[in-house]
Amino acid sequence: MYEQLKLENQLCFRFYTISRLITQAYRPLLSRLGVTYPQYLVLLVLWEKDGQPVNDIAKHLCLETNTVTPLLKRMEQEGLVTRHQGERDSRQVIVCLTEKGLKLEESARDIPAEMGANYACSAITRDNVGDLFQTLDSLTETLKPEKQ
Amino acid sequence: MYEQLKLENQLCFRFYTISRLITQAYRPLLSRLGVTYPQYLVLLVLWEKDGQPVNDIAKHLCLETNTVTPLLKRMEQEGLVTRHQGERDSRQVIVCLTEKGLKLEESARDIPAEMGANYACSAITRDNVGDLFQTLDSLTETLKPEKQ
DNA sequence: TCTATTTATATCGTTCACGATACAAATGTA
DNA sequence: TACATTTGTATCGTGAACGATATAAATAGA
Repeated sequence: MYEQLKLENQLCFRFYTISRLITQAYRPLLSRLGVTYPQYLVLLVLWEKDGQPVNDIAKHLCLETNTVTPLLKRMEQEGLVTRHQGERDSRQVIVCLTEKGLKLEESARDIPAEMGANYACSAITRDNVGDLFQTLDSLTETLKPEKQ
Repeated sequence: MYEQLKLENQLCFRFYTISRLITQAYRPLLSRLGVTYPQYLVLLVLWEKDGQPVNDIAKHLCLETNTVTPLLKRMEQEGLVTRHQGERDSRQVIVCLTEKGLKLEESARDIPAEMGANYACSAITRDNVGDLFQTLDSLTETLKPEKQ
């Protein structure tokens, strides 16, 4: 048994697990909005700037369009967004929030604070969360595939 | 637009993204073994201790058996593991490595080091990776659902 | 012993992720 | 203008994740 192959020595497994546990922690909060976690991320993107093409949304979330397209279709069926052809470039599909999608922002306002309570543990505090953000962001940049 | 709902202020999104990017970075390395990332995690568990029931494997990975069962079936089809009924408790399914599964450990030996090169960025070094482990582990513990 | 409860695993349905591929619109080039 | 290439999105297939539910074996309690 190689030491470096032990689960406890894997950085990857920690991120894998935390990511899933966070999504699980979000589930009860997001059920109030009637959305999944990836759908919530799309809403965050659109609340920040409404009326974006599929590709821009995908880029913000570091996802491919073949993941985002069906996601957006489900959100369209739920009446959260509309999708219409771009005017300047008719290949584009512009995604806009519906009245319902817009209004959900109000309901989502307290979710970050409620999730913050879940993060409340010895190692992550208001003081050092900035450092953690920095570490994670540099890791993200390093891992991002080359965008030529 | 509420400040706390911006994507850049989300801890969750950082973990979500990093987890996916890490899995993507593993893909070319794991293709040499012919396994997916979750399957690789199962191998890590079994290389550490062969012949575990499904439930133990699931617990190590913080997964449910309804995720692990089909995963193991696919690995069985690939000839990496065998699944046989437990002797003490016939409800249990004991998972063992095959000769092929055992031998893969040798091929996997250098994967952690190769992945380490991907992590090589300003913010994560040999000096501070221990601190990061500690932070991530405390977060994991906090997020783990109560196991009564 | 008989029945109720718990435990270990499996099945089903839905939603993601993502590689591979398709296709039409836009752009570049001869 | 004609044709090749690029770009934006969609489709298809596979493998996770996971909630809900099912089922049989084991255990507990009356």
